[in-house]
Amino acid sequence: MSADTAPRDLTRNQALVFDVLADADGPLSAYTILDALRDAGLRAPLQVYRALDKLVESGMVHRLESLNAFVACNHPAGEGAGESHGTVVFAICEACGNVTEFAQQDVVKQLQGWAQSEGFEPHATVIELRGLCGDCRAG
Amino acid sequence: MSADTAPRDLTRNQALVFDVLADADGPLSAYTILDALRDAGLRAPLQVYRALDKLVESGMVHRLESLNAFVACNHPAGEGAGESHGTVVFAICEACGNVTEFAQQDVVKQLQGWAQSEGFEPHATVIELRGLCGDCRAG
DNA sequence: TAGCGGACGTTATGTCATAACATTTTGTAT
DNA sequence: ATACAAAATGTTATGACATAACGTCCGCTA
Repeated sequence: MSADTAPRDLTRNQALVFDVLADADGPLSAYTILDALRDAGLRAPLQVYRALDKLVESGMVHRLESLNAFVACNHPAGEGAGESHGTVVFAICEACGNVTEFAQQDVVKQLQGWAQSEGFEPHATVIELRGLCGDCRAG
Repeated sequence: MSADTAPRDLTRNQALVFDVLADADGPLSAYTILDALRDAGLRAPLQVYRALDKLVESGMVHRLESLNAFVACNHPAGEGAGESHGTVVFAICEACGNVTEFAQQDVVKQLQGWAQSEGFEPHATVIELRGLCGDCRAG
């Protein structure tokens, strides 16, 4: 039972990109990441996009479709090592930019139910809430 | 109880853009719409984007975030006239490009439940399934 | 050690979206 | 009718996101 999309060993560029995302306190665009890595020697968008492709593929990074931006994966994951997450939900604060990642198994089940009843075969599912986080509503 | 985001009377550009989308059999990018309207006199992306803004605002058109494209609204809506739809789900076939729009009230409720428990105030919700539609799986 | 596959580097280009400004149209209150 | 405000329009330029196409380098293994 080898890990198909496991965290694999990162290449130099992948590690650089991941570290930038992991240190950030919110989603970053590919070009913002690139700017952060000029000093490390990166010159072209493709260098970042290629790293992002692999990181997204392995589940270490998520792409936020409604933002055209990327975040390091930070799902509640206290569980075991091997099993990676499936579909998750993102709540994106439009004021502070914070992104909360969480699972909603019931939601996923509902959508899978619809898909099955329609003969639709899902390859990827995007669920993103845009709004105000609790902190920003209070502050 | 006047309609706040009612179908309003469309301006010339809005009508042109909407007609293109309504005639299309799948999502279109703003630039594809523009190309289709060159003969009608449209010259610049903004003319299309401004029309799209209004159409999306009024609910006649939806933006597909994972595609950066737009579709005419076509939800099952057999119900009454006034009440427009809330959050809907899109199933996008990656083979034929067809988009199915449907409501999943339970899903919306689940997400609202999470939001309430977290103090998150949602302004917009994106739910998009990418995959293969029944027809394409069969064919 | 030859060859293969994956990552890398670079240039150029394609695609999606908006800023800023001037002008025209439309609705409305006088 | 007329003047005003608000909305829509037209145009140029620019910004932001993403990939095509090419060649090179490196590590693996047959």
